[in-house]
Amino acid sequence: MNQPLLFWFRKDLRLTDNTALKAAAQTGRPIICTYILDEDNDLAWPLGKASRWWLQESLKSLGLSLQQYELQLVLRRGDSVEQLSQLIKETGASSLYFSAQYEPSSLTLEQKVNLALKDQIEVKRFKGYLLYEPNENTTAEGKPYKVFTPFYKACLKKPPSTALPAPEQISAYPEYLASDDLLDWDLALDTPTWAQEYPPIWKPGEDGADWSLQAFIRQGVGKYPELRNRPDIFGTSRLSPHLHFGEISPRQIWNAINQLNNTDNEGVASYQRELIWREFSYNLLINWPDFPEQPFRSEFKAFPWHDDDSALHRWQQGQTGYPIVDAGMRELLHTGWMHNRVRMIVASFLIKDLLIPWQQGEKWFWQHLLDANLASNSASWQWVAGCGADAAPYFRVFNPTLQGEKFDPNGDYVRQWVPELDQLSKAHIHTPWEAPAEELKLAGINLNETYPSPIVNHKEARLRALAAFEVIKHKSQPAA
DNA sequence: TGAAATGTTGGGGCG
DNA sequence: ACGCCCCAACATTTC
Repeated sequence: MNQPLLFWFRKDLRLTDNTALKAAAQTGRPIICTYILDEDNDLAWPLGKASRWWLQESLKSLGLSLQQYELQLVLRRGDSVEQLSQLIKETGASSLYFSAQYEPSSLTLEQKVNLALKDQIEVKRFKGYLLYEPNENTTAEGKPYKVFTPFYKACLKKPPSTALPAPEQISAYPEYLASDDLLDWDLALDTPTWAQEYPPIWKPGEDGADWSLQAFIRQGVGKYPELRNRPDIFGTSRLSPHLHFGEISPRQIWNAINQLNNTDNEGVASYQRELIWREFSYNLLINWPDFPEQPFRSEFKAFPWHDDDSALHRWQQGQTGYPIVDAGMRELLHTGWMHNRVRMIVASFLIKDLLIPWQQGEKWFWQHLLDANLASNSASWQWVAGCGADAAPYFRVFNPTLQGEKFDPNGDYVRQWVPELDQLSKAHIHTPWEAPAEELKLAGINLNETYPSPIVNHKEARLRALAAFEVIKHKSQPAA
């Protein structure tokens, strides 16, 4: 029983705490590592442009890490079942090991793979992408949770187990196998302006993930509850893209911060709560597979949206005339990331001030976020829109001026991303349209020329949003 | 993990 | 000394 074992990398692009890989290594059998680019598997949500760049870099990094074990990362492209079958044929592998994924299309694919191969070889699926398996936490009636807090409490009763070290050794399959050239996949082709700006900011791969985690810990997790709302300060972990691609596991993060000093306790609990939000989002996606497309609260299907391509375009490009909104949208364009507080502000603006369907924002984020994740992205957009599970009430309308003054008090974040406002004083950095003509002149700002005046009047827009909500308010109850 | 409208309280100016 | 008004400052409610 020393037949080769095929290891199928997916969103588990790491060696440490990779349960599936550890199990594969422990068999002592020769391992073939593969990654398959299967672009037709999810036609509804193909990899976004930013994600494609990250994937390319992460695969580069993984390939290098595997070289330490003298393992080849075999890159293949096409239908997953076909490519796996082909590799089995080429190598005589008698087992297939992989980490489970939880997007609806991934679950379907796993079933297809299992069905196609299980009579021929051993097919083993391992946990690791989530802290808890779907449906591991249910209400007393055995139904999926629709409210975060009880879900969170149920999770806390079962703390995650400790993380696994990377395998000490892995036996490599001795022969060189045909492999695509990573650059031929053209994963970074659609990233004209962005890709050049990413590298100094981001380091995709397992080492980069660990570096981000250590930086977050060094900076003091105790400060997280306060600083996480400040886009002008480096106060969040920036682990999201790493976590999305499985360069680090949620269990590694959970345990690494769990061992910190008492002074960090509050921050640790606060960050772990965010990890549980990720679990909650997957809980929603798995149990309601149309969550990315359809409002969870069905009465929102009748919401009187205003489709407005011109306004959508101005929002996308960061030209709304509200500095905090524009700063966020431009940070996204330049870095593939946006601070979470600002994500809420720009989302509220699109949905409530412009009355544009949340799905439009969701799609833009999907293309431009390096951490684009189907579960988190859709759950977050529905949360802001007020149509999700346990969502913010619709009438919670963010005032972009007040949010800016509260969370970017000196305007540093705005100045970084909206440089044309750089010379404006702290008093008017979030309200350029109210600045005295003299100050605007000195700052070199010509409203509507160098920077737009507000696309809507927030006060009026807020009332319009509340009126629109009245239309559906009494329609029906949340989805079953 | 809101904001605005509305309500209440209490200090100070002033007749 | 007292009542009255004004209006911050804070609290509650409403959307």
